[in-house]
Amino acid sequence: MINKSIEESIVLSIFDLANQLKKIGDDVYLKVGLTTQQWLILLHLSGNPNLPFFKREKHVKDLMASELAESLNVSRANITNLINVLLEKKLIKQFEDGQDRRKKRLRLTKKGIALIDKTQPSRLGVIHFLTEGFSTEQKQTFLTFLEECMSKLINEDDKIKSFHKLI
Amino acid sequence: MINKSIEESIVLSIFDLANQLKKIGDDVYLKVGLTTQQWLILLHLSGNPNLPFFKREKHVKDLMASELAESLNVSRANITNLINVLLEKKLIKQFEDGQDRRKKRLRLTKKGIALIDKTQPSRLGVIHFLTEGFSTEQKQTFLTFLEECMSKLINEDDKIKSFHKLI
DNA sequence: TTAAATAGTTAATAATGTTAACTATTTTTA
DNA sequence: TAAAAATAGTTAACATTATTAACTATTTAA
Repeated sequence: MINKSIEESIVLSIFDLANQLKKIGDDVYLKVGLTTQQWLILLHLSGNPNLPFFKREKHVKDLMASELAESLNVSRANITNLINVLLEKKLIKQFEDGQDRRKKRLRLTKKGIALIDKTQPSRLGVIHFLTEGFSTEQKQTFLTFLEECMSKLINEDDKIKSFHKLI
Repeated sequence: MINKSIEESIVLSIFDLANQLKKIGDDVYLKVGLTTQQWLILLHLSGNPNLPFFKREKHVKDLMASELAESLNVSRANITNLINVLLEKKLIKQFEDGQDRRKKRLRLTKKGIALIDKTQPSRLGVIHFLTEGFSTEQKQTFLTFLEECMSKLINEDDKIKSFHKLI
Protein backbone atom coordinates (compact mmCIF):
# COMPACT_ATOMS: atom_id res chain seq x y z
CA MET A 1 0.00 0.00 0.00
CA ILE A 2 1.32 3.41 -0.96
CA ASN A 3 0.93 6.30 1.45
CA LYS A 4 -0.19 9.81 0.85
CA SER A 5 2.69 12.25 0.94
CA ILE A 6 2.82 15.99 0.39
CA GLU A 7 6.28 15.73 -1.11
CA GLU A 8 5.37 13.13 -3.68
CA SER A 9 2.17 15.01 -4.48
CA ILE A 10 4.18 18.17 -5.15
CA VAL A 11 6.54 16.47 -7.57
CA LEU A 12 3.77 14.67 -9.43
CA SER A 13 1.77 17.91 -9.62
CA ILE A 14 4.69 19.83 -11.05
CA PHE A 15 4.96 17.19 -13.72
CA ASP A 16 1.25 17.32 -14.48
CA LEU A 17 1.10 21.10 -14.53
CA ALA A 18 4.11 21.47 -16.83
CA ASN A 19 2.51 18.93 -19.13
CA GLN A 20 -0.74 20.90 -19.31
CA LEU A 21 1.08 24.18 -19.82
CA LYS A 22 3.04 22.68 -22.68
CA LYS A 23 -0.17 21.50 -24.35
CA ILE A 24 -1.62 24.98 -24.06
CA GLY A 25 1.59 26.41 -25.45
CA ASP A 26 1.47 24.03 -28.40
CA ASP A 27 -2.06 25.21 -29.19
CA VAL A 28 -1.18 28.87 -28.97
CA TYR A 29 2.11 28.83 -30.83
CA LEU A 30 0.59 26.70 -33.58
CA LYS A 31 -1.37 29.84 -34.46
CA VAL A 32 1.87 31.62 -35.34
CA GLY A 33 3.42 28.54 -36.93
CA LEU A 34 5.75 27.62 -34.08
CA THR A 35 6.19 24.77 -31.64
CA THR A 36 6.67 25.42 -27.94
CA GLN A 37 10.36 24.53 -28.24
CA GLN A 38 10.92 26.95 -31.11
CA TRP A 39 9.13 29.70 -29.26
CA LEU A 40 11.20 29.00 -26.14
CA ILE A 41 14.33 29.70 -28.18
CA LEU A 42 12.88 33.04 -29.26
CA LEU A 43 12.15 33.80 -25.61
CA HIS A 44 15.79 33.12 -24.76
CA LEU A 45 17.01 35.36 -27.58
CA SER A 46 14.69 38.10 -26.35
CA GLY A 47 16.75 38.04 -23.15
CA ASN A 48 13.71 37.49 -20.94
CA PRO A 49 15.06 37.97 -17.38
CA ASN A 50 12.51 35.56 -15.94
CA LEU A 51 14.08 32.55 -17.61
CA PRO A 52 15.87 30.38 -15.03
CA PHE A 53 18.89 30.23 -17.33
CA PHE A 54 19.46 33.98 -17.03
CA LYS A 55 19.03 33.86 -13.27
CA ARG A 56 21.71 31.21 -12.96
CA GLU A 57 24.27 33.14 -14.97
CA LYS A 58 24.48 36.57 -16.55
CA HIS A 59 24.94 36.84 -20.29
CA VAL A 60 26.18 39.99 -21.93
CA LYS A 61 26.84 38.63 -25.40
CA ASP A 62 24.27 37.17 -27.77
CA LEU A 63 23.58 33.51 -27.10
CA MET A 64 25.10 30.57 -28.95
CA ALA A 65 23.46 27.27 -29.86
CA SER A 66 25.41 25.43 -27.18
CA GLU A 67 24.06 27.75 -24.50
CA LEU A 68 20.52 27.13 -25.69
CA ALA A 69 21.22 23.39 -25.55
CA GLU A 70 22.37 23.78 -21.96
CA SER A 71 19.36 25.82 -20.92
CA LEU A 72 16.77 23.64 -22.64
CA ASN A 73 18.62 20.54 -21.49
CA VAL A 74 18.79 18.95 -24.94
CA SER A 75 21.59 17.98 -27.32
CA ARG A 76 23.38 20.49 -29.52
CA ALA A 77 22.32 18.51 -32.58
CA ASN A 78 18.71 19.05 -31.63
CA ILE A 79 19.25 22.78 -31.27
CA THR A 80 20.83 22.89 -34.74
CA ASN A 81 17.57 21.56 -36.18
CA LEU A 82 15.39 23.98 -34.24
CA ILE A 83 17.59 26.90 -35.23
CA ASN A 84 17.45 25.94 -38.90
CA VAL A 85 13.67 26.16 -38.79
CA LEU A 86 13.79 29.61 -37.17
CA LEU A 87 16.41 30.80 -39.65
CA GLU A 88 14.22 29.66 -42.57
CA LYS A 89 11.29 31.52 -41.07
CA LYS A 90 13.57 34.56 -40.81
CA LEU A 91 12.75 34.97 -37.12
CA ILE A 92 16.40 34.84 -36.06
CA LYS A 93 19.77 35.55 -37.62
CA GLN A 94 23.14 33.98 -37.06
CA PHE A 95 26.52 35.69 -37.21
CA GLU A 96 30.08 34.79 -36.46
CA ASP A 97 31.75 35.75 -33.22
CA GLY A 98 34.57 38.24 -33.72
CA GLN A 99 36.86 36.71 -31.11
CA ASP A 100 36.30 32.98 -31.56
CA ARG A 101 35.72 31.61 -35.03
CA ARG A 102 34.12 28.40 -33.73
CA LYS A 103 31.23 30.33 -32.27
CA LYS A 104 28.08 31.57 -33.91
CA ARG A 105 25.91 34.09 -32.15
CA LEU A 106 22.15 34.24 -32.51
CA ARG A 107 19.87 37.23 -32.50
CA LEU A 108 16.20 37.96 -33.12
CA THR A 109 15.29 39.66 -36.40
CA LYS A 110 12.74 42.47 -36.44
CA LYS A 111 10.21 39.86 -37.48
CA GLY A 112 11.20 37.72 -34.48
CA ILE A 113 10.90 40.64 -32.09
CA ALA A 114 7.49 41.49 -33.53
CA LEU A 115 6.33 37.93 -33.00
CA ILE A 116 7.47 37.88 -29.39
CA ASP A 117 5.70 41.19 -28.81
CA LYS A 118 2.53 39.89 -30.41
CA THR A 119 2.30 36.77 -28.23
CA GLN A 120 3.34 38.51 -25.01
CA PRO A 121 -0.07 39.86 -23.85
CA SER A 122 -1.80 36.50 -24.24
CA ARG A 123 1.00 34.71 -22.42
CA LEU A 124 1.10 37.17 -19.54
CA GLY A 125 -2.69 37.11 -19.38
CA VAL A 126 -2.73 33.37 -18.76
CA ILE A 127 0.14 33.61 -16.29
CA HIS A 128 -1.57 36.27 -14.21
CA PHE A 129 -4.89 34.47 -14.31
CA LEU A 130 -3.21 31.31 -13.00
CA THR A 131 -1.28 33.01 -10.22
CA GLU A 132 -3.92 35.44 -9.00
CA GLY A 133 -5.32 34.95 -5.54
CA PHE A 134 -1.97 34.37 -3.89
CA SER A 135 -0.05 36.96 -1.91
CA THR A 136 3.34 38.24 -3.01
CA GLU A 137 4.88 36.45 -0.03
CA GLN A 138 3.32 33.17 -1.02
CA LYS A 139 4.43 33.59 -4.59
CA GLN A 140 7.95 34.40 -3.46
CA THR A 141 7.95 31.22 -1.36
CA PHE A 142 6.93 29.11 -4.37
CA LEU A 143 9.59 30.65 -6.52
CA THR A 144 12.26 30.10 -3.88
CA PHE A 145 11.11 26.51 -3.54
CA LEU A 146 11.33 25.91 -7.29
CA GLU A 147 14.72 27.56 -7.54
CA GLU A 148 16.13 25.59 -4.65
CA CYS A 149 14.94 22.31 -6.14
CA MET A 150 16.51 23.28 -9.42
CA SER A 151 19.76 24.27 -7.80
CA LYS A 152 19.93 20.91 -5.99
CA LEU A 153 19.29 19.05 -9.23
CA ILE A 154 22.07 20.94 -10.98
CA ASN A 155 24.68 21.28 -8.26
CA GLU A 156 24.18 18.07 -6.33
CA ASP A 157 24.15 15.70 -9.23
CA ASP A 158 26.32 13.15 -7.37
CA LYS A 159 23.90 13.02 -4.46
CA ILE A 160 20.95 12.51 -6.84
CA LYS A 161 22.76 9.73 -8.65
CA SER A 162 23.62 8.01 -5.37
CA PHE A 163 19.89 7.40 -4.81
CA HIS A 164 19.68 5.63 -8.13
CA LYS A 165 22.28 3.13 -7.10
CA LEU A 166 19.56 1.67 -4.92
CA ILE A 167 18.00 0.20 -8.06
CA MET B 1 12.41 45.67 -22.68
CA ILE B 2 10.90 42.83 -20.71
CA ASN B 3 10.36 43.26 -17.00
CA LYS B 4 11.12 40.93 -14.15
CA SER B 5 8.01 39.29 -12.79
CA ILE B 6 7.57 36.73 -10.04
CA GLU B 7 4.61 35.21 -11.83
CA GLU B 8 6.41 34.65 -15.10
CA SER B 9 9.45 33.36 -13.20
CA ILE B 10 7.27 30.81 -11.44
CA VAL B 11 5.76 29.47 -14.64
CA LEU B 12 9.09 29.29 -16.45
CA SER B 13 10.68 27.59 -13.43
CA ILE B 14 7.95 24.97 -13.28
CA PHE B 15 8.65 24.21 -16.92
CA ASP B 16 12.37 24.00 -16.33
CA LEU B 17 12.06 21.85 -13.22
CA ALA B 18 9.66 19.38 -14.83
CA ASN B 19 12.05 19.11 -17.74
CA GLN B 20 14.98 18.29 -15.46
CA LEU B 21 12.94 15.79 -13.47
CA LYS B 22 11.89 14.02 -16.65
CA LYS B 23 15.53 13.72 -17.74
CA ILE B 24 16.45 12.20 -14.40
CA GLY B 25 13.49 9.85 -14.68
CA ASP B 26 14.60 8.78 -18.17
CA ASP B 27 18.04 7.93 -16.78
CA VAL B 28 16.68 5.95 -13.87
CA TYR B 29 13.96 4.01 -15.64
CA LEU B 30 16.34 3.14 -18.46
CA LYS B 31 18.04 0.93 -15.87
CA VAL B 32 14.92 -1.22 -15.63
CA GLY B 33 14.19 -1.01 -19.37
CA LEU B 34 11.38 1.54 -19.18
CA THR B 35 10.74 5.08 -20.36
CA THR B 36 9.32 7.70 -18.03
CA GLN B 37 5.94 7.46 -19.79
CA GLN B 38 5.78 3.69 -19.41
CA TRP B 39 6.72 3.92 -15.78
CA LEU B 40 4.07 6.60 -15.22
CA ILE B 41 1.45 4.13 -16.44
CA LEU B 42 2.68 1.59 -13.92
CA LEU B 43 2.43 4.25 -11.22
CA HIS B 44 -1.19 4.86 -12.19
CA LEU B 45 -1.99 1.15 -12.12
CA SER B 46 -0.39 0.93 -8.67
CA GLY B 47 -3.11 3.32 -7.55
CA ASN B 48 -0.64 5.84 -6.12
CA PRO B 49 -2.84 8.31 -4.19
CA ASN B 50 -0.42 11.17 -4.82
CA LEU B 51 -1.17 11.27 -8.53
CA PRO B 52 -3.22 14.35 -9.41
CA PHE B 53 -5.58 12.17 -11.43
CA PHE B 54 -6.66 10.26 -8.33
CA LYS B 55 -7.13 13.47 -6.37
CA ARG B 56 -9.45 14.87 -9.02
CA GLU B 57 -11.70 11.81 -9.07
CA LYS B 58 -11.96 8.58 -7.15
CA HIS B 59 -11.55 5.29 -8.98
CA VAL B 60 -12.75 2.05 -7.52
CA LYS B 61 -12.38 -0.13 -10.60
CA ASP B 62 -9.17 -0.95 -12.42
CA LEU B 63 -8.19 1.73 -14.93
CA MET B 64 -8.86 1.64 -18.67
CA ALA B 65 -6.62 2.92 -21.46
CA SER B 66 -8.91 5.90 -22.04
CA GLU B 67 -8.54 7.00 -18.44
CA LEU B 68 -4.77 6.83 -18.71
CA ALA B 69 -5.00 8.92 -21.87
CA GLU B 70 -7.01 11.51 -19.97
CA SER B 71 -4.61 11.61 -17.04
CA LEU B 72 -1.43 11.75 -19.12
CA ASN B 73 -3.10 14.18 -21.50
CA VAL B 74 -2.26 12.19 -24.63
CA SER B 75 -4.25 10.43 -27.35
CA ARG B 76 -5.78 7.01 -26.85
CA ALA B 77 -3.78 5.74 -29.82
CA ASN B 78 -0.60 6.67 -28.03
CA ILE B 79 -1.67 4.81 -24.90
CA THR B 80 -2.39 1.71 -26.98
CA ASN B 81 1.25 1.67 -28.06
CA LEU B 82 2.60 2.20 -24.56
CA ILE B 83 0.32 -0.52 -23.18
CA ASN B 84 1.46 -2.98 -25.82
CA VAL B 85 5.04 -2.54 -24.70
CA LEU B 86 4.10 -3.13 -21.06
CA LEU B 87 2.01 -6.17 -21.98
CA GLU B 88 4.94 -7.65 -23.90
CA LYS B 89 7.19 -7.10 -20.90
CA LYS B 90 4.53 -8.83 -18.81
CA LEU B 91 4.42 -5.92 -16.37
CA ILE B 92 0.66 -5.45 -16.77
CA LYS B 93 -2.30 -7.56 -17.80
CA GLN B 94 -5.49 -6.67 -19.59
CA PHE B 95 -8.94 -8.18 -19.06
CA GLU B 96 -12.44 -7.50 -20.26
CA ASP B 97 -14.92 -5.56 -18.19
CA GLY B 98 -17.85 -7.73 -17.05
CA GLN B 99 -20.48 -5.01 -17.48
CA ASP B 100 -19.37 -3.23 -20.66
CA ARG B 101 -17.83 -5.25 -23.45
CA ARG B 102 -16.18 -2.21 -25.05
CA LYS B 103 -13.97 -1.73 -22.02
CA LYS B 104 -10.70 -3.37 -21.11
CA ARG B 105 -9.33 -3.03 -17.61
CA LEU B 106 -5.64 -2.94 -16.80
CA ARG B 107 -3.82 -4.30 -13.79
CA LEU B 108 -0.22 -4.75 -12.66
CA THR B 109 1.20 -8.26 -12.75
CA LYS B 110 3.31 -9.53 -9.85
CA LYS B 111 6.32 -8.61 -11.95
CA GLY B 112 4.94 -5.11 -12.38
CA ILE B 113 4.29 -4.70 -8.67
CA ALA B 114 7.80 -5.95 -7.91
CA LEU B 115 9.25 -3.38 -10.29
CA ILE B 116 7.31 -0.51 -8.73
CA ASP B 117 8.45 -1.66 -5.28
CA LYS B 118 12.05 -1.85 -6.43
CA THR B 119 12.14 1.71 -7.82
CA GLN B 120 10.18 3.26 -4.95
CA PRO B 121 13.03 3.87 -2.43
CA SER B 122 15.20 5.64 -4.99
CA ARG B 123 12.31 7.79 -6.16
CA LEU B 124 11.21 8.78 -2.67
CA GLY B 125 14.83 9.42 -1.73
CA VAL B 126 15.20 12.00 -4.48
CA ILE B 127 11.82 13.55 -3.67
CA HIS B 128 12.66 13.98 -0.01
CA PHE B 129 16.09 15.32 -0.76
CA LEU B 130 14.58 17.94 -3.06
CA THR B 131 11.84 19.04 -0.69
CA GLU B 132 13.79 19.02 2.57
CA GLY B 133 14.39 22.32 4.28
CA PHE B 134 10.83 23.59 3.88
CA SER B 135 8.21 23.50 6.60
CA THR B 136 5.05 21.44 6.28
CA GLU B 137 3.07 24.69 6.03
CA GLN B 138 5.21 25.92 3.18
CA LYS B 139 4.94 22.63 1.38
CA GLN B 140 1.18 22.57 1.85
CA THR B 141 0.88 26.11 0.49
CA PHE B 142 2.95 25.13 -2.48
CA LEU B 143 0.84 22.04 -3.19
CA THR B 144 -2.33 24.11 -2.93
CA PHE B 145 -0.88 26.54 -5.42
CA LEU B 146 -0.10 23.80 -7.92
CA GLU B 147 -3.51 22.22 -7.49
CA GLU B 148 -5.32 25.52 -7.94
CA CYS B 149 -3.39 26.27 -11.13
CA MET B 150 -4.26 22.84 -12.42
CA SER B 151 -7.89 23.23 -11.52
CA LYS B 152 -8.05 26.56 -13.37
CA LEU B 153 -6.45 25.01 -16.43
CA ILE B 154 -8.96 22.18 -16.45
CA ASN B 155 -12.16 23.90 -15.36
CA GLU B 156 -11.72 27.34 -16.87
CA ASP B 157 -10.73 26.30 -20.32
CA ASP B 158 -12.90 28.97 -21.94
CA LYS B 159 -11.25 31.72 -19.96
CA ILE B 160 -7.78 30.44 -20.93
CA LYS B 161 -8.76 30.27 -24.58
CA SER B 162 -10.12 33.81 -24.48
CA PHE B 163 -6.59 35.06 -23.82
CA HIS B 164 -5.39 33.35 -26.96
CA LYS B 165 -7.82 35.27 -29.09
CA LEU B 166 -5.50 38.23 -28.51
CA ILE B 167 -3.08 36.64 -30.97
C1' DT C 1 53.70 21.54 -30.53
C1' DT C 2 50.84 18.07 -29.55
C1' DA C 3 46.59 16.80 -27.05
C1' DA C 4 42.32 18.04 -25.30
C1' DA C 5 38.37 20.74 -25.29
C1' DT C 6 34.78 23.41 -27.51
C1' DA C 7 31.31 24.67 -31.25
C1' DG C 8 28.73 23.30 -34.69
C1' DT C 9 26.96 20.03 -38.31
C1' DT C 10 25.37 15.79 -40.55
C1' DA C 11 23.47 11.13 -40.84
C1' DA C 12 21.10 7.42 -39.03
C1' DT C 13 17.80 6.19 -35.93
C1' DA C 14 14.54 5.82 -31.81
C1' DA C 15 10.67 7.48 -29.11
C1' DT C 16 6.71 9.78 -28.77
C1' DG C 17 3.24 11.70 -30.41
C1' DT C 18 -0.59 12.96 -33.73
C1' DT C 19 -4.95 12.39 -36.83
C1' DA C 20 -8.16 9.75 -39.51
C1' DA C 21 -10.54 5.73 -40.44
C1' DC C 22 -12.20 1.67 -38.71
C1' DT C 23 -14.87 -2.14 -35.62
C1' DA C 24 -17.58 -3.17 -31.76
C1' DT C 25 -20.58 -1.97 -28.27
C1' DT C 26 -23.52 0.88 -25.39
C1' DT C 27 -26.34 4.92 -24.55
C1' DT C 28 -29.34 8.50 -25.97
C1' DT C 29 -33.07 10.40 -28.32
C1' DA C 30 -36.69 11.18 -31.52
C1' DT D 1 -38.03 0.73 -30.38
C1' DA D 2 -35.16 1.97 -34.27
C1' DA D 3 -31.79 5.21 -35.63
C1' DA D 4 -28.23 8.29 -34.22
C1' DA D 5 -24.63 9.53 -31.20
C1' DA D 6 -21.18 8.47 -28.02
C1' DT D 7 -17.57 5.58 -26.11
C1' DA D 8 -13.55 2.26 -26.19
C1' DG D 9 -10.03 0.49 -28.48
C1' DT D 10 -7.08 -0.43 -32.60
C1' DT D 11 -4.51 0.28 -36.84
C1' DA D 12 -1.99 2.83 -40.37
C1' DA D 13 0.40 6.67 -42.00
C1' DC D 14 2.97 10.18 -40.64
C1' DA D 15 5.30 14.43 -38.05
C1' DT D 16 8.05 16.01 -34.44
C1' DT D 17 11.47 15.82 -31.32
C1' DA D 18 14.99 13.79 -29.65
C1' DT D 19 19.17 10.91 -29.42
C1' DT D 20 24.19 9.18 -30.45
C1' DA D 21 28.26 8.84 -33.28
C1' DA D 22 31.29 10.60 -36.46
C1' DC D 23 33.01 14.48 -38.53
C1' DT D 24 35.36 19.47 -39.41
C1' DA D 25 37.18 23.60 -37.64
C1' DT D 26 39.10 26.21 -34.13
C1' DT D 27 40.91 27.42 -29.67
C1' DT D 28 43.03 26.32 -25.21
C1' DA D 29 45.97 23.70 -22.20
C1' DA D 30 49.76 20.57 -21.17
